[in-house]
Amino acid sequence: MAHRLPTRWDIKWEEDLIKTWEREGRFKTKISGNKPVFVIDTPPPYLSSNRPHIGQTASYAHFDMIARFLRMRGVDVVFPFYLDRNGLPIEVQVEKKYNIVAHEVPREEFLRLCKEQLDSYEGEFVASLRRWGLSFDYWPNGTDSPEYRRMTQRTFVELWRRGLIYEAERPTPWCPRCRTALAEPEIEYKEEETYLNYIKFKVQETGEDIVIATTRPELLPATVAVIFNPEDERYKRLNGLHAVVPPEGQVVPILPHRAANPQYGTGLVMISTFGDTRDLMIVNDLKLPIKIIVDESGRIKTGRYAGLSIREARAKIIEDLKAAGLLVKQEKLVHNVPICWRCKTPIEIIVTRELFVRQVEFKEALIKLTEKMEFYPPEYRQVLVDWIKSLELDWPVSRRRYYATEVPIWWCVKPNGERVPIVPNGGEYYQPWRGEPPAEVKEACKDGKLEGDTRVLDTWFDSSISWMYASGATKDFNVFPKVYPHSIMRPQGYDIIRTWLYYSLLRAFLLFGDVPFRYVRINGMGLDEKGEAMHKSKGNVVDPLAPMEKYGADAVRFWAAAAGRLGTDYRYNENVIREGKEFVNKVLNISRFVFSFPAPEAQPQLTAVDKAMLARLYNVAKKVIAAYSQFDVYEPAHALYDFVWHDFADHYIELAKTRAYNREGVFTREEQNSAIWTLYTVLRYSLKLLAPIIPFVTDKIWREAFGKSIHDESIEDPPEWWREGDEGLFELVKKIDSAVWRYKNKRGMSLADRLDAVLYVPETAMPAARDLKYMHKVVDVRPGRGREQIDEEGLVWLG
RNA sequence: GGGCCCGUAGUCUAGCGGUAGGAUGCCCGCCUGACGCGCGGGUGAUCCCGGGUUCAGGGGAAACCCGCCUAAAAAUCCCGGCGGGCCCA
Repeated sequence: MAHRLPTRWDIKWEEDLIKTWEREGRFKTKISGNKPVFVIDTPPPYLSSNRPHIGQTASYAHFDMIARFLRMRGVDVVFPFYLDRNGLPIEVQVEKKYNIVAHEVPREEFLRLCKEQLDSYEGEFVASLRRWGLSFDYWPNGTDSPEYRRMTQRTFVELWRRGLIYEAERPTPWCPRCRTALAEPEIEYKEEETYLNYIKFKVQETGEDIVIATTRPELLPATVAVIFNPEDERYKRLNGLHAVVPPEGQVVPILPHRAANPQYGTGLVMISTFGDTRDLMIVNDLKLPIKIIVDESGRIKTGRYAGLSIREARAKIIEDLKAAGLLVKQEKLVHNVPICWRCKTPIEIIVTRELFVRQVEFKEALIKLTEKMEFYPPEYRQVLVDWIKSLELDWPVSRRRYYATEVPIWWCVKPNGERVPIVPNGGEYYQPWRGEPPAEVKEACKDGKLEGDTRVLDTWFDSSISWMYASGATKDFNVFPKVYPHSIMRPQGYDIIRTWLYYSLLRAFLLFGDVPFRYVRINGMGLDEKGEAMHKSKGNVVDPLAPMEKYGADAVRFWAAAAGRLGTDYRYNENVIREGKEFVNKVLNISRFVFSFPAPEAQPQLTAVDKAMLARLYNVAKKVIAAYSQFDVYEPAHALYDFVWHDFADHYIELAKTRAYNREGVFTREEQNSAIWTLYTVLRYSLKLLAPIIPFVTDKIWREAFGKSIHDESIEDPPEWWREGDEGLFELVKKIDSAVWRYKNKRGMSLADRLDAVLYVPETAMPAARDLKYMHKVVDVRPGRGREQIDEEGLVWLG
């Protein structure tokens, strides 16, 4: 009864359909056992607010379209959705909200507050995605659940036992007041007025004086090099010479480096370990030695200024330089100082003991493995390869934070003070900072005292094994052994190739010596209408529900598909959403028309025009199925829009209409049935091909017309015999239509007006002659040329 | 500071060596037995700027293959700039 539907799509139907789908259990993962299984390694989004932004929502909509397509191709799809709830941002939010400092409140209490905050976001976050018709299986256990963390820690134990994780010292941004290492997001910058000091160094080889400018004279004793810009003519002659650094007189090389700005100070820059993160980069870059002079409390720990604070040392050293005549001048300067976001203390870089995952020694093997992964689009493989090539350090995975997976290590402190790390067997969720150590750990430390490690793991250590979690490794339907790695697909943005994708590859390599998954689908970024990234701080975040409420979920999904070309950024564009809404109505109205005819019982003998239509459909379907199969929804959205609207509706339906009605009986019963059968066939197939993109309207129509859900139908390849039709005939008909329409339009005629003339067309168009005659209401259609040419090519004439 | 990607009508976008297609907007017309959120026609782009390189068509259902006289092929390839995006430091 689909023809009884109203002429406009009603957004309320969407809510009803979601309830129906829910009731029918469509969102639950089902593994039937006899179908192929495919896992979508859904990105667990980071939960920092109660709603995703529209770009994020659009990318999940893409994954949903792929999942829906694969289901219709007879595949059991595991399409989970769970959240990434570990990490620093939520801690910062909680600290700000309650005006507390994490390490000053009881750890249990702090963790409780973080969890509470996350819980307050999660429900609405998930609901807003569901409202877009996403068919994922929602898993309430996110990355912070014991279920997930148990898995994370088990892999830690495994890698530790195999010597793939080790502990070593490493430079870290550090707050001397809070006495904690800081992660990148915890560093703020503030403008500070200070002095730029011009200081005389001596060149060892020539004895001449050179002058360098620095805001951190207290770091002179930690200076390990002087650099100049390789383009800077003034200093090229110094290349390879050495400078004697006052006041302690160490000799350091003078080297060219791009980071030196010839306009800043004298163009000569002293590099000390560790002034700031830029210094650190240059030290790594030039492979300079590391010299540590600041301790954990921010005091100088070696040399003649030992024991002084940074501030004191700075004053003292300036005084000494002045006395020695080495201070040329001081300029007042405002610059950005990195500070601790909590207490605003300037940050120092010190060395701490951290855990590392080995990776540098495996670079070659990892690059080789990337060839086992199929990238869509392919060019993104290179981004990953380039990143692997550039790695120079092992992966630091320990963090001195709280809301994250605990490092599963206990330290056995021996009577002689020696500290020996002990890891448990794995298989449980360990919290060494508070839990009772497991028996095997106690057993291993009979002669010492156990201390639980208080550190946590980098959140990428958790999320880099999402492909195991998504495959049900911790669930009762565990398909991991069945799908790994050939039937797992990773969809993600290019922004996290170097993190999520890389770490996933590394982890799979270390654990199994293989890739984590075979397919990688890279989507672009959803940008605002001006083409800029959406940021809360920028205030340009588009809410996913506002346009949805205005135009409907199918409409926004259409935009997501039609704008989201694989690997390319896409903009928010209300026009395209409106277009989506109009398309939904078009599909609805086409269906009302076609299903107003009784379904033909058997396939009739088809006319040439109808065969031509099928030939066109064949090609469109081939293209659409191939694109979907390569995880692309952009191509299908455009191809189907064009086909359904501008081939099927504008031309074929208009052409076949009279024959389908056959009110005057000018066509045979067989010819009439051929039209109706073709209308049905094209529409049904089109609806199925569209269902992954616009699942609401297609399902509504299907249920009305056939009493069942379109999402249980299967998308078969188009039958080969459809190719027999002459697609050229269809193209020719379009040209003829256009010519006649233009002719009538120019004369101010209605398209329904009779045209008292004979229409002359090319011989090859004659199989469509009778349809054309009734469509355009001409006296007759004949081959050849008439008196008046009415198109540019000379194909269509009147006479 | 380094790397990668992008820059086509008012707006969004396709094409990625051979007459620049579409959508939307705007203008005009229609009222055609599915749809005015409709139908038809028209309008609108020196393809960001500057420089460089380089013109042949033929065969095949197609992916593709073989080729290049001449006054004559670049949005498309290369270099530089400007503007935007992202990642890294």
